[in-house]
Amino acid sequence: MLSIGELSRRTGVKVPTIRYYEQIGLMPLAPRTEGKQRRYGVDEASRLNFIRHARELGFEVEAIRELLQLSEKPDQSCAEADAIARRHMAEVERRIDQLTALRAELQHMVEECSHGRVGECRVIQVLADHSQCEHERH
Amino acid sequence: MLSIGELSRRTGVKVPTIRYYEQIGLMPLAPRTEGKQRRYGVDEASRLNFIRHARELGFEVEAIRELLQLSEKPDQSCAEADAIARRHMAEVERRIDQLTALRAELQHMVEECSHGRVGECRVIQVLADHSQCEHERH
DNA sequence: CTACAATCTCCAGCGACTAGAGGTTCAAGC
DNA sequence: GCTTGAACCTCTAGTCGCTGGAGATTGTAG
Repeated sequence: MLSIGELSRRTGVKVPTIRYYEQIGLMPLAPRTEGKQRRYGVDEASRLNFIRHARELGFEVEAIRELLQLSEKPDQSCAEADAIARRHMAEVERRIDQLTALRAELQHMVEECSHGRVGECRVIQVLADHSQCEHERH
Repeated sequence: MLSIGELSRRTGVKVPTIRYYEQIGLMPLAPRTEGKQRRYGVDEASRLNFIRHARELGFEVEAIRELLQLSEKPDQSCAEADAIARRHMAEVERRIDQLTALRAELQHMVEECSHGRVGECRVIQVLADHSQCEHERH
């Protein structure tokens, strides 16, 4: 049986985060010692690894909740898991596109700055006036 | 003089957000009518446009606070404004790189899914075991 | 048996808003 | 002048996914 600290070390998830996951029901209520300290088994370590990995991949907690539920029903069709992953991927792509447009705008702004005084600074000017931007959308 | 609603329409910033900006000191405390309603002039509209545009470009409120202060001292060197913009751009690039790695991993995951049952689903399997990922870092 | 690291619970805070409750004011139409 | 109702006011709480602190208790090594 693992203490919360050991579980934390094994999974790379911080102790308060593990407690938080228990609180929001992402991790099951761990059994306690007589002194009310949490103890964990191997299944909990796996589950926490799953959660951590999904979080690293940017899945939201609600999506992870669904994915965990699905993973407990191995006989069901995996269409839903697939849909969740694809939906998330679309969102990631959307964010990449937005950030890329944004980067272009920032680059443009910074390159035009002649390193003089604030009064002529393109950075400040462009911020003050959107119409000086390359692209309408960002 | 503009009411908060008119200012909102002109700048595209929502009414509660304008009040929030006043609260955190990003917008000055607007003068009030006898009935305690806010009234704004042209300068405030410009300032709010500046803020909105900077937010659209992803600058944090603290950075915007600094940029606004700088924009009020037109004789000063714009090195600091430049530095803020470059710092932000570096951060945006970092996020793009991270999301791109993430997308690759998701793509890999989703493409390998054979649309069968959850038990053999690659999406679930990969989430459960990080070592099945293409790249160590994401 | 003592020391002290680790754990416990509970609460507050982050960033940047957003939403709602419950009350007041402004402006237009009659 | 009066009524209506949209717009405004303040205040509080909620969002997401944690993170940190206070103050008390427990587990374990020497």
